[in-house]
Amino acid sequence: MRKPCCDKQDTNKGAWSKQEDQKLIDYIRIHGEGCWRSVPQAAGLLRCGKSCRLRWINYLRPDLKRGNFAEDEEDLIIKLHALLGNRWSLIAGRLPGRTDNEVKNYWNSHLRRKLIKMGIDPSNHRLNQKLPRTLILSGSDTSSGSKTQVACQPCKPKKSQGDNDQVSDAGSCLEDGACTLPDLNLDLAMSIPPPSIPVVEERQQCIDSNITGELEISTAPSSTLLLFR
DNA sequence: AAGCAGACCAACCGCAACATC
DNA sequence: AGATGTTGCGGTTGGTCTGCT
Repeated sequence: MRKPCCDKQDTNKGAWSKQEDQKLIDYIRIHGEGCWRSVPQAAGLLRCGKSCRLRWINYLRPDLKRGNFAEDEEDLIIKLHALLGNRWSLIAGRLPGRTDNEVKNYWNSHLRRKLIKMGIDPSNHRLNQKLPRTLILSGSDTSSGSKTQVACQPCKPKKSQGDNDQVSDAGSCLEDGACTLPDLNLDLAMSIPPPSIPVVEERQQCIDSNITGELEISTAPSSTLLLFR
């Protein structure tokens, strides 16, 4: 029987105090990320490694953007969700400074409702009946630049992170007879990742590269475009 | 001002993938 | 090859905030 990730009796739970945050920040500043299991003890924290990792990734990391989502970020989330389903980490990976948790929360609290209001089923990005077949998604107003016409079955989230997942998921969208492919125009504009690509990012790119069966990732001077093939 | 409901968000939990022995 | 340990992900929960009555 596997041991639990931490001895629950000896660990704090709930909200983090400022002192705890500072300890974690100080520790990671000196030792860097990695080996989360040993972090709590080494940093003098009564937390489990998992909790430390989450706190760092979702809240303490210096490169986090925080604050409201911009309209183009909203657009991007909607587009990526239509494409990838609830793969929050993948989606967040395309939004610099945003975390999967943040994206997930934002989706659940804002975007889902927004889509519903627009007559779109957020679970599959299909238009509900009685509405025009092609609807332009462009944030809260129709004047914003990017446009998406999504009428495709979303990719059902899968637990497995297997290399073929993304391909099969995206592919399932494409292969779904109900999809109206001609309507697809996913011009997903992204910002280029920072010059020094962290390990996680690097791994993400490996994953992304597996999608290229269906998607082409091209880089323009100021943006990266994901295009359906 | 008090009570309530809904929205928001940080954090936890369980599971699966991956790594190591 | 199988068991065990670690990490990462997505779903969910629960506390806090905010607006309304």
